[in-house]
Amino acid sequence: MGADLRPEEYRDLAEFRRQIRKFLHFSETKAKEDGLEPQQHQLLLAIHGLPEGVKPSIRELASRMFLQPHSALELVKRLEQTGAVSRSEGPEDRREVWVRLTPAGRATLRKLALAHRSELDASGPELAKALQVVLRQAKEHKSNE
Amino acid sequence: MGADLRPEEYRDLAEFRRQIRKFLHFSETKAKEDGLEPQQHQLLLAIHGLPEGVKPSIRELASRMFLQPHSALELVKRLEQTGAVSRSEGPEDRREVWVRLTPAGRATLRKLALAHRSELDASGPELAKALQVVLRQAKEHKSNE
DNA sequence: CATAAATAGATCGTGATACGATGTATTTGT
DNA sequence: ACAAATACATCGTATCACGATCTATTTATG
Repeated sequence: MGADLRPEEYRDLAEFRRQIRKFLHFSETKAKEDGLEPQQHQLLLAIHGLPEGVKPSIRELASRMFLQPHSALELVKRLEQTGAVSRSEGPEDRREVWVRLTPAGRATLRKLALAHRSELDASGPELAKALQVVLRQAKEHKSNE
Repeated sequence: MGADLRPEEYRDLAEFRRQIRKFLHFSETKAKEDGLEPQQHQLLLAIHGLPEGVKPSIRELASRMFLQPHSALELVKRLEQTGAVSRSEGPEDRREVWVRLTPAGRATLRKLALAHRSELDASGPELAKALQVVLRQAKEHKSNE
């Protein structure tokens, strides 16, 4: 089974999750201020930040966001309704749908990306620190097995 | 306004978010395997990982999870129904409700904490790397302002 | 010390999200 | 040709988070 964790380890894990939540809370708030739901913002970033040569199909996007395809599809549907993305038939496989950002979608994403970059400059080190602490523990524990 | 980000910067931001999502996806899956909804797991960790001397009231927990009090309340209600936490009157202020883990709640949290520690040992470095990359960018950009 | 204001929690209704189950169109394999 | 696989779409359901509003308790003030 493995021994219980020390109280300090629970506190460090909690602090790590708190730092993640803090960052996500910032991100969600900013997205909503710009008329995007949090996951819709994530999908825009996933599309625009796709590695070269990866096709922007629903399935590919779903996989990169760790979602089921129909969940990604619903996000795309809402983003299309608000004009942030457009859909087009896959150029080689007509079953596929490729999703692209509209100029409006790019403008919103750019604004959010700038805000996130400056938030990361301000609060990222704290998150990195919390991660280092739990990583050190995880490693120590592993070597004691 | 600020200049647009380079394509590479969008890719690095996307990769960072992808690493976070990957970790959260692991966490959510594990929690559900043990009969907990993801946020219910987070609340258990927030309670058990509270710094010394901080009281486990609904408001305090909500604040630490960046939630409105009534959102935290609903999580507590569901956790109480499944027997993972218990509520008691605040010992000094009877308006308060203090939330504690039951032995069953502690057992589940412990199991999850162990799983998370080993996941962090395996995948944490990748997350840390992605964070380092965006932090470097954020810093560079700041110095160019 | 009576009572208004502030505080802590509880309740109700709503919208976004994510899923499983299932259906339709297109492509692939034999 | 046509069965199987693949990609997207639709439908119903549960969690989660919120705003608005209510009750109980504590605190501050005249």
